[in-house]
Amino acid sequence: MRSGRVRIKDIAAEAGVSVTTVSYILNKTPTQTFSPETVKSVLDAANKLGYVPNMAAKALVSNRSHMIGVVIPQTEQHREVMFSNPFYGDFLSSVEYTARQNGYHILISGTNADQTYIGVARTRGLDGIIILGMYMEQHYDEIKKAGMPVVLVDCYVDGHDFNTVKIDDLQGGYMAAKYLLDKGHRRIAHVTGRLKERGVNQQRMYGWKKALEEAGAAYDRSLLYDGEVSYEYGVILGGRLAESFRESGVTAAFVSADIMALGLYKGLKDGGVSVPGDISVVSFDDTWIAGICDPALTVVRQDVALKGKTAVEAVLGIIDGGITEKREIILPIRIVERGSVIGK
Amino acid sequence: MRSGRVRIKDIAAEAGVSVTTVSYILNKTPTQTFSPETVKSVLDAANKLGYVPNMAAKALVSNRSHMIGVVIPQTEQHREVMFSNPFYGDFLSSVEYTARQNGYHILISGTNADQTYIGVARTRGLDGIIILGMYMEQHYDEIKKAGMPVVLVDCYVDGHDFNTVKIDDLQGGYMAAKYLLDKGHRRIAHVTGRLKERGVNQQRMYGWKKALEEAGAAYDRSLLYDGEVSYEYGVILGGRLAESFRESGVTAAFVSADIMALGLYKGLKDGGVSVPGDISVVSFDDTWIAGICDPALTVVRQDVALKGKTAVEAVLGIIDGGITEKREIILPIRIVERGSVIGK
DNA sequence: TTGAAAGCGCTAACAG
DNA sequence: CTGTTAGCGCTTTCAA
Repeated sequence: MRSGRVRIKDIAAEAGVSVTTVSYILNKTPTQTFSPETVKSVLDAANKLGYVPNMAAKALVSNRSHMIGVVIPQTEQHREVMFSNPFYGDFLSSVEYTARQNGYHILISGTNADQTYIGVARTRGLDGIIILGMYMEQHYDEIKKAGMPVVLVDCYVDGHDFNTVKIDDLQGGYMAAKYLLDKGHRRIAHVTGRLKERGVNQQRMYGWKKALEEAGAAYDRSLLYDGEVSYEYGVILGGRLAESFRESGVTAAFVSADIMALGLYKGLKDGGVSVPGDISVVSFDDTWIAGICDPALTVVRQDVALKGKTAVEAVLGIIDGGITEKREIILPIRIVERGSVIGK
Repeated sequence: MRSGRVRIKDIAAEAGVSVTTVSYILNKTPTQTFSPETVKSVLDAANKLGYVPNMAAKALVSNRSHMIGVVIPQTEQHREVMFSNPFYGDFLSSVEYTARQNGYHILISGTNADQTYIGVARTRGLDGIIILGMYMEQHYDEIKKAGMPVVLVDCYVDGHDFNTVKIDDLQGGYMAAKYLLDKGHRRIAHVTGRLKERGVNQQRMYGWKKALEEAGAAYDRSLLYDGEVSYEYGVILGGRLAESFRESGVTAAFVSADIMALGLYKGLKDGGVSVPGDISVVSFDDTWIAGICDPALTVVRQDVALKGKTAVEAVLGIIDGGITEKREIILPIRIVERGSVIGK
C-alpha cells in the first residue's frame, strides 16, 4: 500500500474545483481569498477522503523540508550518539517539543567516520541545524559554505558569524569556585572533561582558576583532574583524588558535569573519602541526576530545557528570515544549594 | 542559497551523457550495465561538481523516504518525549546507529494531543515505525489500516498481526522474585508503574506473583506498590514502604525499572530503612544508572542496545519485503548480581 | 549500452 | 475569486 494515497487532485475532483484552489485553501495562503462555499467544499472533501499532505512533494517544490537536524556528540569511533549523558536527553526532549509546536520535525543522525553532517543535511534538505558542542574547524567552514541556517550551542569558536546559544561558562566556573571559597575552602580541585580549545570545559576551568587567583588561593596543575565526561571517568578521577587526599590538602572539588560528579562520589567513597565530610562538591548542569545522589549535588544550574527551546527559536528565526545578524544568546545560570557542600 | 544545487542533469551535461545514465550509475542499478569509461566520467563529474542527492525528489518518485520513525512514550500532557528514563536514551542511541548503518535516518517526533503518530508517519512518508510501549487499541487499528511496516517493542497487545520485539517480562518478574525467594526472603514487595492491561509491568507483576505462589509465600495486594515509572514516584513508594516496614515484615522488593529503584533507595533511606540491610532490592533493565547507586543494583538485565538493533532490523526486514509473516522476537534476559541483595 | 519522456504530488506564476 | 500550466529533481518504462 502506498502512503498518502489521496492527493489534492482527488480533493479537487471531489469538490469540483481546481488543484490550485485546493492547494491555496489547504495552505491558507494569505494572498488568496475564496468564497466560503468553496472553502467549505474543499475542506469537507479533504476531510471525507482523509487527505494527508505529502511532505516530500512539498519539500521538492518549496525547498523547505520542515525538518531540522540536531547534531549530538558521538563516541570516538563515530558510533552511537552520546545519550548516556542526561544532558543530551533533556536537551533533545525540549528541542523536539519546541520544534513540533512550530510545525517542524527533528531528524537525528550521527555521522559515520567518512562523512560530515552537512552531507546528510543537504541530502535531506534540512531547513536548519542545531549543533551541540565542539567540532573541528574545517567543519564550520564547510557548514558556512553550505549556507545553511545553523545555531551553535555550547561552542566558543569565534571568527565565525554563526548564531550561538550558550551560558557564560567562565562565569559559571567562577561562581562555583567562589562559592566554595566563600565557604572557607582553600584547596579546591577541578574535575572535568578534556580541555578542548574553546570548549565549555576550558571556559569553566578558566573561571575556576580566576576565582582561585583572585582569592589568593593555591592554584597548581595538581589540582586539575581531567578525563572524559562520563561516570566511569568520574570514578577514576575520584579514586585519584582520594589517593592523594591526605597530602594534597584538598577539601573541595568543582566538577564540570553531573554525571562525572556521580562517578566522583563513587571513586571518593571507594577510596574512603566522604562527601561532604572530607570533600565538598559543586557540580555543573543540574540535570535530573543531580538530585538523586546522596548527598544531593549543589550545582551551578543551567536550564537545559530553555537552552533547547532557545536554540530552536533561533534557527527558526534564521529560517524565516527574521534574524539576519549574528546573535549570541547567553542564558542565565545560578547556584542551587543542596547537600554536597559544607563550610570549612 | 538552495540545497542540492547540483542536479543529476548537471552531471549528465558535464559527463556528456543522459540523466538516465547518471541515475543508473549513481544508484548502481544492478539491472543496468555501462562501459567503464561512462561510469568513470559520470563518477568524476559527480565528484567534481560536489553532487548531493535530493532525498525529497527521490522519495517523491520512489515512495521511499529512507526514514523510520520512533514513537516514544510522552508525558501525560502530550508534551515532551520521556527521555528522563535512561532506557529510552539507550534504546534510541542503538536504533539510530543501526538505522544509519543501513542508510536510514530516524525521525523523532512526539504527537500533540489532537493527533496520532500515523498522521506524521504518512505525511513524512516514513518507511516504517518502531513503537515503544503501550498505546490505545484504536491506534493499532489505525496503524494497521495505514498498512505501514511496524514493529512493536515491549507490547503485549495481541489479536494483531504486528511484528514484535520484546523480552519475556513474565519470566523476568519470575526470575526476580525467585532469586529473592532463593535467598530466603518470604515477604517480597513489588514496586512498579501503572499496571496497564497487557503492558510489560503487568507481565512482570504476574511473574512475581507466580513465583510467590509457587513458593507458597505470602501474596496480598498490600505488597504491591504502583505509581508512575519515575524517580519521584520511586521516592514516594519508598517512603510508603518504609512507613509500613515494621509491621509489614517485608524484607525485599522487586522494582520494575532502574530509575524507580533509585527513587526507592531515596525514599527508603529517608524513612530510615537501609538497603540491603533491612530490605533487599532487585531491579529491572540494567541501564547505566543501575551501576551508579550504592549499593549497585542487582538486576534482571536486558540488553537495551540489542533491543534497538533488533527492532530496526525487524522493520527493515518488513520494508524490504524479506519478512512477511508475523514474527515475535524474544530477547534473552538474565540476573546480574550486585550489591543490593543479601540472604535472609 | 544508452536516451527520451512520462510522471511522483505539490506550489506558484500567470491568465482570466 | 478560480483555473491552466510549468516545473521541483529524480526514477523508470520503453525504445533504440
